Order: sequence, then structure tokens, then C-alpha cells
Amino acid sequence: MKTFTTGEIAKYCDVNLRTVIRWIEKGELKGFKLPGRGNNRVKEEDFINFLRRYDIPFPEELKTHASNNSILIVDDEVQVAKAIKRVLKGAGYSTLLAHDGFKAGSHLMKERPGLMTLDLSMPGLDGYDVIRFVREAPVVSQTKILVISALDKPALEKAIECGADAYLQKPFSNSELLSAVELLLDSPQQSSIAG
Amino acid sequence: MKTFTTGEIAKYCDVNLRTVIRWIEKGELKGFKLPGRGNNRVKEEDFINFLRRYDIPFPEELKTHASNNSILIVDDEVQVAKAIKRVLKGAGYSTLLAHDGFKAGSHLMKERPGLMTLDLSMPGLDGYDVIRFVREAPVVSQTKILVISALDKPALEKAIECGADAYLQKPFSNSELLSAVELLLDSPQQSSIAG
DNA sequence: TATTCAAATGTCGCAAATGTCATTTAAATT
DNA sequence: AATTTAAATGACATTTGCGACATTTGAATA
Repeated sequence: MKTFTTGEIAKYCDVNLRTVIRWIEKGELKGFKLPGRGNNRVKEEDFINFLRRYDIPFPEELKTHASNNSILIVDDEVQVAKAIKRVLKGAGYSTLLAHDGFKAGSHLMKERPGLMTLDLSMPGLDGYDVIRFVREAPVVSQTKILVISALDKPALEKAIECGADAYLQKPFSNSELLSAVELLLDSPQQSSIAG
Repeated sequence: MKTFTTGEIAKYCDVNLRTVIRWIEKGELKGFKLPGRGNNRVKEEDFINFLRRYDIPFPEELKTHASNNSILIVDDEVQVAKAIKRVLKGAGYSTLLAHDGFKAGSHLMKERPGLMTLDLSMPGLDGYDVIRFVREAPVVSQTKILVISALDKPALEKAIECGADAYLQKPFSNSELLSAVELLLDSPQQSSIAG
């Protein structure tokens, strides 16, 4: 469990240590106290939530820490999933497969991959729900989501509105897949790409 | 009796080993000494009490292992899930709801509840698969699984064979639900009850 | 624009808590 | 038994919490 001291947070936020303590006291930043005199500690997760909530730019150190380049492939059609896996592994990515919602959710939370490819139409699973859920779950909300589906444009655009980062309409070529993935994994974790 | 070394505790709490020793010396954390040079050990139970007393968040590794008494309710029928939740909350358990496989998997891995109630027949999700998957995933393999279903006995028995801890056949009473849950959460997390 | 005022943040000093380092020794591993 | 790993310890360095007070900020108002 990675934690931060008030001093570290003070540096990251370029603010006085006293102020950090006050944030914690007020509950604006979630923390806990050690025994002893009650020195404060903040869980990495809680600190990240705090930064996001107040749109504070990420310290470099946290960016790399938070980015994992493994890829979770979510598709109930085993053949499709394997085909995607083959291409991505060939390009050097480490991959995880999930053929149902349960495994998808487990792997996502356990491994916290940097990107997931998501089949919008899986039995018993609403792809849009999944996207929204991921975007609202602090620890994985930055996961890149590449929607892969044979549905029509409006359906795919809706996925973007829900929070997906990009989509690939079936059928697609290997190179289209790869360039979509590379684009997403190279792009910044946060906000503005435009310059 | 599971015990921890000062080093392990230091890692869990993200604190220096020296500090852990001082906590023990001061009596803030209960421990005992081995013969030899007097290396410290802390009983799991005492460590958990310590974490609770000081509101220190549980390290991931301990979440399931030791006393996480929260309950994950997996059922696609919202009304059923809510009814179960009501009963369990009433008895003092903290609960989590999941109406589809994705959320179930996410919550399981994120919160590592001590017990999950599982509807065997959810759309797009094979309950037996879920049970096997949980049993094979080291970090959550000790999670108690209470199968809840309207299927017949053979189907329920099959769930037990797959690794479920118990089942409740619908319809069931509130008290049946409660006693099943209590039985499971009071029983040892690991192996042998016999003795 | 200037003024006012409350809330937020910064400063300072001290005592206490925590971290670091080098060394010694027990415990685990082979 | 030899080797490797991990823990305890003392001495010392650094960081933190806190109270009291100063300063800055930002919005409302004159």
C-alpha cells in the first residue's frame, strides 16, 4: 500500500505542509493517522482522487506509477479475442483475455491494465454501462477504452459519449488495430491532447 | 496462528521497520518476542485490532485473509438483490451490490469481501465458471461463496462441487439467509475445521 | 478603482515522531 | 556447516504536528 506523507504532498502540490494538514483535517483530502503523535498518511489512491477532483496537474512521479501498458481484451467470441491478442502480443504488449463480464471486471481491478478493448455487445452485459462504470471507478478511471464492435456509427459514437477513448468498427485490419492501440497508449493520461 | 514480523508490518503500513519496533515497545501494537535475540512477532488478530483502532486502511493482502466482513451480493434481479441487502444490512453487515458480471468481478477484486452471494443463473454468465474462477484466483480464493438460486438440488450440489461453500434454494426466509451467512463468516477462513 | 473583510495559506519554533545508517546477530535457506 | 536474508539496535538526521500569529487571496461593496 503506497502512501504519502504530508510533506510529500506539500511538495507535489507546491503548498505549505501546514496547509496539507488542514486539508486533511477538513476532509478535503482523505488521510489516516499513525499511532504515536498521529502523523498523517494519505493513500496513493486517495491522493489521486484529490488531484483529479481539483484538477491539479499530476506530478511526473505519479504518471509513470499509474500507467500500466498491459492490455485487457474483452470479447465473448473466443476467436476474435485470440486474434486481437495475437496482433498485440506480436507488437510486444502483454495481454489478458476475458470472455465474460465477470472475468473482465476481475482482471480490470486486479491488474489495472493501461488499456482495454471492449466488445460493446456481450450477452448479459451492457457495454455502455461498463464504460460508465470504469470512468466512475477512481482507481481505473484513466484506463483507455477501445471499443470494438460491428454496430453502426451512431452506436459507436454513443460509446464515445459514455467515455470510451476510441472505437474500431468491424471488420478492421491488424494495422488499424495496432495504430489505434499505440495512439491511445502513447497519449497523455490526462486531459488535453490538443495543442 | 498466523503471525507477522516487524518487516511485514512495516511494508503493509508503508513505514520504517524502526517505527514498528517503537510502536511495539510503547505498547501501541501488541506483540511478543522470540527467544534468541528477541525478534518481534505480532499475532494477526492483534495486528488487525491495531489497524482498526487507528483507522489505518487494510492492506490489500489482508482484505480477504483476515476479517473483511463485507458482503458482495450478485444478482441481476434488482429487487431480489435489494431484499438480500436489506436483511444483511439490518444484521450489521456492510454490503455491495452487483447486477451484472462486470460489476461483480470488479467489486470482488477491489473490495475483497469476505463473502459473496451468487445467483447461479445470470444472463451471459455461467455461475459455475464464476465459482471456479474465484477459487483459482489466489487473492480472493478464500472468499466464502453462498449460492442463491431457484434451480433444483442437483444444480445446487454441482455448485458445491465447483467450490461453493453453501447454497440457499429459493424461496428462503430472512432467517435462513442470515444463519447461512453467519455460519460461513464465523467459520475459519482456511482449511480444517475438524480437530 | 479603492476598500473592506473573511477565509485560506504561509511562517516560525519547539517537541515528538519517524527515518537513515552501520553494525551485530538471529533466523531461514542451501 | 555455510551462506544468505532479515531483524534489532544505537546514534544521529530529518520530518511532522501544532499553536500562535502574519500574510495573501478573492469576492463583495462602497
